[in-house]
Amino acid sequence: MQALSKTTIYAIRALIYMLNNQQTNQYINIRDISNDLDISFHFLTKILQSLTKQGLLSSYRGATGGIAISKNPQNIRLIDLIYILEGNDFFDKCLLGLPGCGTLEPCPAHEIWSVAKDDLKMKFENASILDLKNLKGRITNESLELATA
Amino acid sequence: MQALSKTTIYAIRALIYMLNNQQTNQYINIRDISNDLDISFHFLTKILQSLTKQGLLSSYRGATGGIAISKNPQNIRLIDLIYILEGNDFFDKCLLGLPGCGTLEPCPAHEIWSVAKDDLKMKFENASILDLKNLKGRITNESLELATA
DNA sequence: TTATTTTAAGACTTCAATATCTTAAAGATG
DNA sequence: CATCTTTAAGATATTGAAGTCTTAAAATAA
Repeated sequence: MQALSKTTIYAIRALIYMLNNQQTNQYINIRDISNDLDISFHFLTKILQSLTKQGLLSSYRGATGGIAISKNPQNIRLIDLIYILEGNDFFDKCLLGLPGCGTLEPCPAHEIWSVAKDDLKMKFENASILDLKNLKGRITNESLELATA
Repeated sequence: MQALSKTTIYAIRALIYMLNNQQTNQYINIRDISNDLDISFHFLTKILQSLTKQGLLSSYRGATGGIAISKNPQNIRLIDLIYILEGNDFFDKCLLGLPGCGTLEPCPAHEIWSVAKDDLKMKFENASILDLKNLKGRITNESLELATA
């Protein structure tokens, strides 16, 4: 199940990368991020641009330029990134894709799906990128396993 | 959040439709299903074909032909349709799309996501299309609301 | 100033899911 | 038989996400 778009996935990985590598008041090179995380440079740039426009990052051009996290990473939650990059209706969608599905005109799966969405929403509300950074997991593609999942 | 592909969504809606309309030992016309559910006829036909190959449906050609549910609808669960149409690795995917993400080499979100997936998996294991039929929800696009969600 | 580096932004390309179109095969009907 | 209807199956087209390429703008440094 691919819950998140690559756009959102790349944003999450990049932000954790930045937390791992950011010195005080230091701008981080986007090219470095894209190289280390194996993400298309131009695609990543555009994703980060939208985070800059939203005030989560600050950017600086030129030879010593780059981007930096400008918002308290404890207040950058997964759900914030999802709302910015996937849209505010992310958790409003019907499992069967039916328009107007809700309490008034529910689809057969409405109740099941609503509960599942609420559970997931809560998890995403309670997970900041600082939390994820402190969990110290892998954010690169490198894996010991031969088979991919 | 679009958890399921249109392929799986159409299959679920078509099966519930069939339960709602099926007489004893009667073949149902695919054209009728596609008309009533506003689904592309040829696309739906192919989806139903794969369910026929898997033994969930039986089909019959010719003037009085159609398709019929051949398996006990109580034993056709959402998870069965998902495995058939989305693949057996549906619940194995990493939230961040990383290959080989697992207990050995987890991504930062692995634990959160694993629990969420297990919860959802259980819901889909416990929901048969007969259950969904009995919940009597809406399976068509018709909605009273003007704004769509 | 001139050249270089980096982010910003737009145009274009690729790819897989989805949708459509056409033909074949099986069965019914007259 | 010939004709019609329906599912089966393949080819082609469309669409949006994802990825690539090119140019502009801002800042640094020679």
